[in-house]
Amino acid sequence: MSSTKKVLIVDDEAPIREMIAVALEMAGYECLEAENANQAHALIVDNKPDMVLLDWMMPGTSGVDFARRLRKDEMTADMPIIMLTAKGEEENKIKGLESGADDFITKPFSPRELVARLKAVLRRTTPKGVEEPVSVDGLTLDPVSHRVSAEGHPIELGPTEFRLLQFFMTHQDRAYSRSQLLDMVWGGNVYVEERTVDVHIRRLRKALGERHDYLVQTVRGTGYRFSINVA
Amino acid sequence: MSSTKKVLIVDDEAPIREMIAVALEMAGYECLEAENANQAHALIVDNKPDMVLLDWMMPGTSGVDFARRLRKDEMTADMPIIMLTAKGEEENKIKGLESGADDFITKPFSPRELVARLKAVLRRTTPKGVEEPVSVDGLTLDPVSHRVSAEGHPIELGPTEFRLLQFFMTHQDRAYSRSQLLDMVWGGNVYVEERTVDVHIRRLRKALGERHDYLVQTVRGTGYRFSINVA
DNA sequence: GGGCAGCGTCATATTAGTGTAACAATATTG
DNA sequence: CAATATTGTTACACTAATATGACGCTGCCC
Repeated sequence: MSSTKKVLIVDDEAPIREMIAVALEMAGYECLEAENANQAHALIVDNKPDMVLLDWMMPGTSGVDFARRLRKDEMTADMPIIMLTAKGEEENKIKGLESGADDFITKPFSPRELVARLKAVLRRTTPKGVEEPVSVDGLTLDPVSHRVSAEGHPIELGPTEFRLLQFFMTHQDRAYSRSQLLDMVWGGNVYVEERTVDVHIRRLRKALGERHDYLVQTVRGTGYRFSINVA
Repeated sequence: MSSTKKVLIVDDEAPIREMIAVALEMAGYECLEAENANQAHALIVDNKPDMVLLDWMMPGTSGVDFARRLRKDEMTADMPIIMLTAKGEEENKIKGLESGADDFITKPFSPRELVARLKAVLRRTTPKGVEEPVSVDGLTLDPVSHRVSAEGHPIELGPTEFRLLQFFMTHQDRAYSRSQLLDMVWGGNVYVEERTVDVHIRRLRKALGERHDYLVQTVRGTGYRFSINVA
């Protein structure tokens, strides 16, 4: 769900791109690079990044023009944009915001500042999913308070079991293979033994107790299923 | 706390913004300006104004939509909003109020009228959330006197711990990530190490003492939660 | 300028949670 | 029923996450 975010860096100077890319990758983002507007556009169409870092000054189509262009196209209209500008160009800040940038960073900037602002922008543009509590046969999971309870009594779960249960409760009556569960609950590119799923299933069942462990069902030869119906 | 209030002016026409800003500054308010919803949102996140003056008509996201959006997001849900509308659009007044605006002013208006209504709205909204003492299990926080006490005995807190506790007490039973806490308690674009939150949590717990430190709960893999319920 | 208070960061200690392997149990197949 | 495939269970080493204590820096008030 909270898979790694892709960030497109658009700057005509390769070293700068590289520096930014390193900083972002260390912070767990995936980076794409483009050195001009055309290239950038191609990458956007192909990869649909979650965010664009755009240099203000660029030969050819300038950052501002490009931002405006992105805003016009419906497909990219709501893509978050952060503008990079050199010190002393601050008067342009206004123009930058006018062109639709979501934030504005003045070079030179520390990697930390960059990451912080990027996070902030992503947070405020990514609509947070409505997180309603789910409830099945006296078993309740509340994503907001991050709590699980059976008939009011709290249940202790580790983070992974919590995510596993949350996934199950929101995807009931359907059998998932171990590798599907690894994808959905553990997240994409992690390498873990498939049998690890079994262990967490075990832990989840144990935590649920006799009262509710019937909900987590084995589908022999396939994987597991969460369902209120017994067989 | 009764320091100068910050007012965000959102209108697409610069001269109007300017006029309003001058009027408000003369009346002792601090002004921020934005000409569209995106910009406004950015400024709100970063600066946490005490009030938003919102133009009804705006290219892109209209004032009404924006107001609705503000109301939805928990962080901005109780931010006072005054809608500005041109004469003749009065039929929309109802829609405006429905969208969650606290008041409604018809252009053209005198600066004096503006300030008066703004004051009125602030007077009736401010005490609502922020100025009432909150109390949980013998622990009391009074925003007005800026004091915290446990069963009557005063508790010493640094400013940051105070804000942290205040935030927690007004947002109970909900797990917050470190970065959310940084946003909410520290404020927008300050960039501090996420682990710093841990340290302040520690300080807060220490200050609360054995009697109350159970209220500040660790949610492993996620962040922290303030709740009277133990698990 | 000295002393203090509060803050943010780091280094280290502590603890909780994870993944794996090994073995047990149970189903499936012919 | 034996042989085999699949899942359950447990123990344990290892990692990742959090707690804690200490330190240096900054701004402020004498």
